[in-house]
Amino acid sequence: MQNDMITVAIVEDIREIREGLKLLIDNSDGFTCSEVYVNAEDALKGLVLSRPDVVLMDINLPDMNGIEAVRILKEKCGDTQFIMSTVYEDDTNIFESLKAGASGYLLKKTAPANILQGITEVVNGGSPMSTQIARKVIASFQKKDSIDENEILTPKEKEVLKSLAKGLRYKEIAGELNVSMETVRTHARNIYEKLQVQSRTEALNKVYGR
Amino acid sequence: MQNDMITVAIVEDIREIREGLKLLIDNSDGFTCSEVYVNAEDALKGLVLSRPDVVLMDINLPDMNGIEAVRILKEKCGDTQFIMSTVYEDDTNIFESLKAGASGYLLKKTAPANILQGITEVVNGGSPMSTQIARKVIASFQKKDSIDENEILTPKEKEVLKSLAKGLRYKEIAGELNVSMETVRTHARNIYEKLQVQSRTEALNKVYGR
DNA sequence: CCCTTCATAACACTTTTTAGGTATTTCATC
DNA sequence: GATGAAATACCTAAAAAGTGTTATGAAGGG
Repeated sequence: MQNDMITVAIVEDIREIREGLKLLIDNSDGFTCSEVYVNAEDALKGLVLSRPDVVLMDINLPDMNGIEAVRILKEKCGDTQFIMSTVYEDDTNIFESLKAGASGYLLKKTAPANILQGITEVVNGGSPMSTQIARKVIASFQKKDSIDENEILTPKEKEVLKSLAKGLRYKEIAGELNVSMETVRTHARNIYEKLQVQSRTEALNKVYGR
Repeated sequence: MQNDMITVAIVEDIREIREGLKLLIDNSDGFTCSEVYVNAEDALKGLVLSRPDVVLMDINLPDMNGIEAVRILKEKCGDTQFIMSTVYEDDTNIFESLKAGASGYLLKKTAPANILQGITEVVNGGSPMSTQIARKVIASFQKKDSIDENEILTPKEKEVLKSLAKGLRYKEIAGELNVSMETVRTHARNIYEKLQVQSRTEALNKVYGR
């Protein structure tokens, strides 16, 4: 278990948030903010040496995507836990972050007490996340034959798949995406072929699990 | 946090399992088995007074369903955590248990170390459960318009719905359930009517959420 | 400039699904 | 014993989905 203070690093480009977090952490028992970074580049250099317990990493950084930063850092600092910091609960980004190696995420609007709790949870091997995200994670990490849609489907195909998931008919999807129904059918067909399935439901099961 | 020992009560009618659990718990650091019950009636009487930290409750008890017992006890002993004990991973029962107030469940075949871990998790506010069940729970508690299938669909309709969810065709479902395809179609039609939808995917979205 | 991928679209054809109407049997309940 | 819910099953028909094939223009990499 952690013997003493939990050392936390912050990577955040917005000053108010950055300083607010540092203040919160430094003034809380058992926590200390060891360092702050305003961009990914500096963070990459500094964090490989400092190795804090936890890094609060903003997803939207000016120079580099926070997700990429985590992917790189997690390779080099295996013991450091990464918590993504984000404004809104963007499924895709959060999910990608977790795949990149983050252990959880916190919304920037999260109450101070809950931020500390989230950090503690991560240190204790937990993963603070909403049940929405948990669902995606569960589906992805535990499901035998769930597939990572992002790596085999083209952007348009993913759009079509989303509409298919809603239960819309080809005609309705065509209207929604402003293409002809034939195009929708072609996309659907290509999706099915890539996923090696023969129906909408099978495709959804493969991609979203169940 | 819990200051000392975690007190665990056991409600289980099968002697070998009951005694095995007691032995395990009493011989583990930080755990103590405060009491054992062989049926629900005795448990109801005893537990309201003893208030252990955790109750391991068998789902299949001779006199009363363990789920009902939890429903009643959770009212009176709000702080006590209930973990359902079950032989096989029966979605419906486990789900009902969680609705009744249980915090998690453990399979009887679970390895001793994992049983202790599960108990610890529950005490720490966690919910030991497979990702399968977690998904149902999440869907049920978080989803806007998900419908409680159990209260409007007949048993056979629920079976058919499950098969529809797998992406099977009517013909395949007919084979699986040993009825004619026409029967499957009738069931599907009735399901759709009850759920007020017009397609398989819509039905699945309503019931299982997404 | 060629090659590949992607988005778009069309045509023909088959299979599956959905919709509506009926009917029989069983089983529990009143 | 009537009533009603549930499971079973058949018929017809239309709508939707899935399969095979082909084609064109745009974008990007080599």
